[in-house]
Amino acid sequence: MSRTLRNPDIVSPEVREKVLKCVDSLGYVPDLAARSLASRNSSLITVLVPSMTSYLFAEVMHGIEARIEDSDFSLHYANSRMSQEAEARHLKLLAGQRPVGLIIANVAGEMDNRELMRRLGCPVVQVQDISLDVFDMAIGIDHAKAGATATRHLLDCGYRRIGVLGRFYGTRGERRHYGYRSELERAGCYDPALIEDASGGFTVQSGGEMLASLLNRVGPVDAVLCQSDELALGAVFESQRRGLRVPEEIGICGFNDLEFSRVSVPPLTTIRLPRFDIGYKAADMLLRAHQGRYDGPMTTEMEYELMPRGSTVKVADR
Amino acid sequence: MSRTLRNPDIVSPEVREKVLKCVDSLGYVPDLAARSLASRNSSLITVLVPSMTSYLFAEVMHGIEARIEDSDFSLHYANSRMSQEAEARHLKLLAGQRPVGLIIANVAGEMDNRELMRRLGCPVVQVQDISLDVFDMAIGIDHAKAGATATRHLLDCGYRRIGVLGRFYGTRGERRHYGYRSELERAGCYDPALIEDASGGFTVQSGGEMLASLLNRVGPVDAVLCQSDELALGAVFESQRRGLRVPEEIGICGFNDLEFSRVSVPPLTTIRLPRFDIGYKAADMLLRAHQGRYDGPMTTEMEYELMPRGSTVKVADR
DNA sequence: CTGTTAGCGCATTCAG
DNA sequence: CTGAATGCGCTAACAG
Repeated sequence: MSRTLRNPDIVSPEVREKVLKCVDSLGYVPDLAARSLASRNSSLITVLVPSMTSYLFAEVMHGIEARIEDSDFSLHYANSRMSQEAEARHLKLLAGQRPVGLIIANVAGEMDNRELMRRLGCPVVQVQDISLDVFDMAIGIDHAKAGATATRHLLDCGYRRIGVLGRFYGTRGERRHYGYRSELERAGCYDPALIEDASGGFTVQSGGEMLASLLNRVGPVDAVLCQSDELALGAVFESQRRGLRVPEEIGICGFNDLEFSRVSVPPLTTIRLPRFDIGYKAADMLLRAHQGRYDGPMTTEMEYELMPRGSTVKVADR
Repeated sequence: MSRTLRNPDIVSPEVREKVLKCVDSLGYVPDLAARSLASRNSSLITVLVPSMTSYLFAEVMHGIEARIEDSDFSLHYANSRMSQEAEARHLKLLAGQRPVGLIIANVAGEMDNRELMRRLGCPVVQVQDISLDVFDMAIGIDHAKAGATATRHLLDCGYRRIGVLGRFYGTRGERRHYGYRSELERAGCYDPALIEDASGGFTVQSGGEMLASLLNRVGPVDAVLCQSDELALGAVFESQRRGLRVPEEIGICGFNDLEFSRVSVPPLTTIRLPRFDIGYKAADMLLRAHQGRYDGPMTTEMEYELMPRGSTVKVADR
């Protein structure tokens, strides 16, 4: 009887032993489809992210796993590959699986996949984008504020002619850019010509190419704000190639505080996000909601932290 | 009737239209559990990897996705987190899901999870480790040969006192190290003191720390072989901190040819693996096997490529 | 505590 | 081509 397997304590020891022996010798494996059909629930928690390559999400995933691992839900990842269509496809597929919950880093764009998420009939936690129209639960940082903080740091250092490397559609980049822009305008330093839009993804290589393109286009700049640490590292390499001293001749500020940023030469000034915590808390919110302790739609804003390091320096020390 | 959904062509247009309209207005979603139970199959392909953080697997995943995406299987990832126990847990869970197939980058160690893989009753492709005891299908490179190639390159450059940074248990590292060692012994340069075992994972940071520890322990070396490009980049940074010129005073060779390796300063000499192709072909083998074109256990050896770049140089040019 | 039973929502039959 | 019946393997609810 299946009671033995699901709740071994409520059957007599003899029966339990006998059943377990049979199970073992016959190599029985419970059919999850049947179980899920009969019990009208699954143990599936899905995490849908736009990229598996990103160190960024990787740490969020670690956080999620840390929270989930001793519950007996099973965690599955799916990749929306930066495409809202793929995201929608996955959401539709998910709908048929009676998931326990969904943690999603939405792809930004024209489509509105909220209806699809709603139809899942399970708690949904959106991570990273607290500024998005949240329809259930969300957790992340305020990217506009973070962008402003990074910008103010460069201004405080005395850099004035400040370039920007990144991508500006899509919510996170957009919001961050909003922060950059308002801060630069306040200081009277905003110049749209100094914006270099990413063509090749947020890679080290494209960081170098973008800085090269910017400098070739507008001449020297005091500093560059980069939308990711990969871009910033690429900018450092490009500066080295051009014989520009970082941070004296060009200040470089990244975003995310990736693993290498602390130990590069020079180490990168950047904004640290509590990525692990975001994942952990997202999973926690999900589990709580699943246990019925759901308090309705809510947004949790996490703190970020400016990490001033060797790739920027105050003008007094230059 | 469900015929309409699964095989729209064999029903009359009128019925089809009516059903589709209802489906749309009621927001009907087929129950995958019931479908899978009734039809005794699923559309699930699982990819089980030891790490989601790694750029290495990320590109393998891209290859897999490229092959799978226009079939209508659904792709799920699971993370064994470098743990054979977690791997076993996932395999057990999988067994109950009637998967179409499994692509797995095994965790090396004491346990033997082959029996669990066999019980899945679906084709299994092991990636990366062709030297493992393969029980079904496998695809990857010969890591021992690749390790030997990297070593020979350093010897050809004229480096003699060659350190090694990496981790040496676990199949890939072990096999690679076998290659290093045999090649160094052949040249009469093998010295176990020059081996620095990774404590902190294959990160940029630990690469720097390991080189520092090695140099502090044994004094100057001519070159270091690194088990990954992250370690190699860390070694480059550490060399810069110590004022050691790369490649003149110390040669550095990585492994994997990650994105940044081409554009770092100096660019990294490394071994390129056909990661995308490995993923693509693995998925292809799986689909073929699933379609019945299964030719029994087989191992596919892929080619790797030495990428000589700025972090190593021939002695004549030094 | 234990044996038995009735569906879960579909695909797959079999008649019509 | 279409409607109706059967059962996939399990859980939940029910009696014993």
